[in-house]
Amino acid sequence: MYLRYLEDLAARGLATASSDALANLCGTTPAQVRKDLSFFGSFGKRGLGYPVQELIDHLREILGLQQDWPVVIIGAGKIGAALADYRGFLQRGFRVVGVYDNDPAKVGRPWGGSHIRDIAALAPDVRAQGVQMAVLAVPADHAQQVVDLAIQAGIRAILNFAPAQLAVPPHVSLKAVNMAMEMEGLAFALTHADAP
Amino acid sequence: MYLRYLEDLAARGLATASSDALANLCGTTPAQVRKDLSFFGSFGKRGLGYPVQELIDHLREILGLQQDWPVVIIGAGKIGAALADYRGFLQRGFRVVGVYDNDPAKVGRPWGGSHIRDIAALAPDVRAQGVQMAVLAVPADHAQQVVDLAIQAGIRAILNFAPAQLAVPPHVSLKAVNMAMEMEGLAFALTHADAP
DNA sequence: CTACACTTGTGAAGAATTTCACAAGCCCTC
DNA sequence: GAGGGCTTGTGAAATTCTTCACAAGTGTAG
Repeated sequence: MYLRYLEDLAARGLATASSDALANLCGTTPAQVRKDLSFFGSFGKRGLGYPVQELIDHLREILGLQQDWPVVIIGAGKIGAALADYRGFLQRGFRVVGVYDNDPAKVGRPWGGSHIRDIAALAPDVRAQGVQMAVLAVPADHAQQVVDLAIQAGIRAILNFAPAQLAVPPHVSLKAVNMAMEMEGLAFALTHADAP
Repeated sequence: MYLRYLEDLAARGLATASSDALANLCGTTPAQVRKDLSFFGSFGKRGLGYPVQELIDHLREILGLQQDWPVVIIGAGKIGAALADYRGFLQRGFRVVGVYDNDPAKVGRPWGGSHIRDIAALAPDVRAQGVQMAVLAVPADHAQQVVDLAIQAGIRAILNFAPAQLAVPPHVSLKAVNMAMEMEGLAFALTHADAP
C-alpha cells in the first residue's frame, strides 16, 4: 500500500514524504507508518521525511518486484479471460505467459499472441518457463484438484478466485479473493449502519 | 467464513458441529471459534456442539442475508462484464439489476434480459429500485469521480475493483479488491520463502 | 438416578499490535 | 555556527486480540 502511494507521489514530482503525509493518504497514523517502515530498516531522514524514490526502490526490493514475474492463469471462463487481459497485472510487473483450461471448446481459442492451452500442458510449460505463480479461476468444485495439479507442476504461489477454501502444503503461498464474501461483509455493514 | 463451512456441513447432512470441527475446517483454533460466535450470542449446546442449521440461520440474520440485495455494476469492461455474469453473486443472494458504462460503444449492448445502460441513468435507476450496493469496475483514473456520482445517487456500499484508493464519507462502506496488490504479496512470500 | 464423556461459554493470562512521547538528528536561516 | 522548526526512530504504555483453563451444562449408558 505504501508503495502504491509513494509511486503516486513520485509521479507528482514530490521528492520526500513525511510519515504524516503517508498516514493521511493510507488512512492510518504517522506512528503506524514509522513502525511499519522501521521494521525493514531506517529509510527516513529526520526533519525531512522519507525520500520518495529511494523508499520506492527499497520497498520494491523488499517485495521482490525488481524482476518481472511470469504468471499462468488457470481457467478460461469469464473471470479467467478477463484476468488474462487485465492490464493492471502487466503494469505491476506480472506477465501472463499462459492461459489454461480443460474445456475442449475453449482450448485452442486465440489469446494474446498465442492461444488457450490444454491443462495437460501446464506441467511441462511451467517447468520449462520456471513459472512460480498461478491465478486460479475455475469452478469451486474443481478447484482443489486443479491446485494439486498446479503444485505438482511446480507452482509455489496461488491467487485463488474460486469460492472454495483450498488446502496447500506449507511451502506454497495462497491468497484467496472471495467476491461473494466481500459482498456479505458489505451487507453486514449496511444492515448495522442504521443502529450504531 | 463460518457460514460458508456450515453450509457445507449442512449439505453433507450433519446436524451439529463442535468448535473443534469448525476450527479444523477454517484453519483456526476451537477457542477462537467459540469467542467469535459468543460475540453475537450463545448458540451452542454444551456437550454437543453447535446446531448447524440453527447457527446458519443466526449467521444469515446477523449478516443481513435473509433478503436479496439488488446490486449495480458500474463499468462494463472486461472485469465488469465478467462480474455481471458471475453466478457466485446470485447464488449468495446478490441480484445484479443493472450494468452501467459511459462508453457509447458499450451502452445499449445487450446484457441479461435488458441492456447496458448509460451512467447517466444510474441515479434515477438506483433511486427507483432502492439499490444500496454497487460493484465498481472502472479505470483507476475515473474511479473517484464515479464513486462520488454513485454515492450522490444513493449507493451506500461499494465493492471496488479499480486499483485506486477511494475516499468515501463515513456513512458509506467500502471494500477494495486489489488484485495486483495480492500478487505483490505473493511475490514477497516467494522471495522470502527460501530464507526463513 | 448416577456416573461419565463431551463441549460450550467465559473470566483471566498471555501475546501481539498500536499509540504515545520524546531524545536524536537534519535542514534552513540569520 | 548557533538557534529553531520539523521529523524520524524507538522504548514504554496502552490497547486489542488470542489462548488457556475450567466451571457449568448436556446427553448417554448402565
